[in-house]
Amino acid sequence: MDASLILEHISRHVTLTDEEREYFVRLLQHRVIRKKQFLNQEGEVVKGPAFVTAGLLRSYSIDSNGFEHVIQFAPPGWWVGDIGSMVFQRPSILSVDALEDSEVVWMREADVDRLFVDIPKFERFFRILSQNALAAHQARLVSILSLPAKQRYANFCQLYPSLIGVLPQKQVASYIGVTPEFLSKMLNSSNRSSM
Amino acid sequence: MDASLILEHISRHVTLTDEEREYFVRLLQHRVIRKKQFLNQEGEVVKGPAFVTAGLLRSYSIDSNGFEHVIQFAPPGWWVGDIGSMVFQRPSILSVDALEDSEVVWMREADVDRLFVDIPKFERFFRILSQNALAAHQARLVSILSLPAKQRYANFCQLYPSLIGVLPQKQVASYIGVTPEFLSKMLNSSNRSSM
DNA sequence: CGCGACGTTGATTTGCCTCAACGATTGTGG
DNA sequence: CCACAATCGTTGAGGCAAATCAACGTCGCG
Repeated sequence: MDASLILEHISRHVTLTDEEREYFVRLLQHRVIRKKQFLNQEGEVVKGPAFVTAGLLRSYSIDSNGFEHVIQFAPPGWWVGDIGSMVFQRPSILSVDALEDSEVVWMREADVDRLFVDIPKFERFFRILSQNALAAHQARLVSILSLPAKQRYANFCQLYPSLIGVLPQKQVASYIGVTPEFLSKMLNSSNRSSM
Repeated sequence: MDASLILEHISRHVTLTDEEREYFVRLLQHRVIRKKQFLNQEGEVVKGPAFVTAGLLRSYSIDSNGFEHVIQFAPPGWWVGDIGSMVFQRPSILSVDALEDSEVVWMREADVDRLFVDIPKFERFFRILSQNALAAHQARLVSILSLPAKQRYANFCQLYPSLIGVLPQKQVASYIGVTPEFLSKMLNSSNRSSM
């Protein structure tokens, strides 16, 4: 298991000693998730925070008509999962699965609780992490409520520049909240200039 | 200034000593905001976290056509403001104003930073607060992406039961993401049963 | 009283969806 | 290595949910 990515991630916000690093790394669980397999399914209770180290995951909800709505894409370096389920230990309203063969590291909730007490720096780290995520979710809300599909697509391109060629258009459409057919038409009608 | 509401709010998650309480209360700023006046305007940098002690506020964005989109209502006991602006000290994308004569308590960012160092319990409190808010925002995202207007209205009623008679329908419409006209029609057409 | 904000209702328009068909690509098993 | 199914992107015809525009009655308030 390779913990370097998550350690680098953490060190952007707090500075750890070698012992603290060691203590922390020993708590990390590792998991491989093959394409189309689940990290978590709707209805399950999330076991703890998960951090992507390789591949590509997505979290999404399923509406009463069976349609999927992507909440978040998670390339390496991103955290992923249903926060509500994790925080309140209630059944998840989101599913998380892999769009490519992937790997995550994660921690048991009980270990996280102990970690916060033993090394308060991690409490700080997760506070900062949560605030940043909150800011991102707030911005997404504004985007969905205030902008037409075309600009939501532009926002998507800005947020996930590395995923633009990689991701099936279908997934992008689900993320910005339109049908695949509509996204296709949208992209091909604003392109009436090249040949 | 009355700090009892915010102290009660905090004590739900962490336990403070008398000295800590005192230290904390001395950092609190107080502000009265009359109806239609601003706590913050789009473009300003948020000075620090704000907690509503009386009245009713709302945060909202303004789109390119000049239309308002309500992100959150904030009755007493709620925190309010543009988190992105607060965390990153960048210009706000939201405005916050008062729907009724209101009062808030708030803290300067610099004081908050010192508070986290001096009394780590507050770092914990704000971590928990941020995680809860994150869970709420995530649920709202799911609601907007996955549900038709009717169910979004039902969700609103569940989240803000105390505001149902109080709030102008116009504001509710803006919150659930439809026009006032449409909300009016929606409510009056599902009521074809009473006389 | 008169003005402005709000809720309602109707006629019309539109952004996006639905359904259906088709070619291109991928992947999978025989 | 080829045949077949599955998945994906594209395009078109038609439909619907919600927006737009406009008019009107009500109410609270200066």
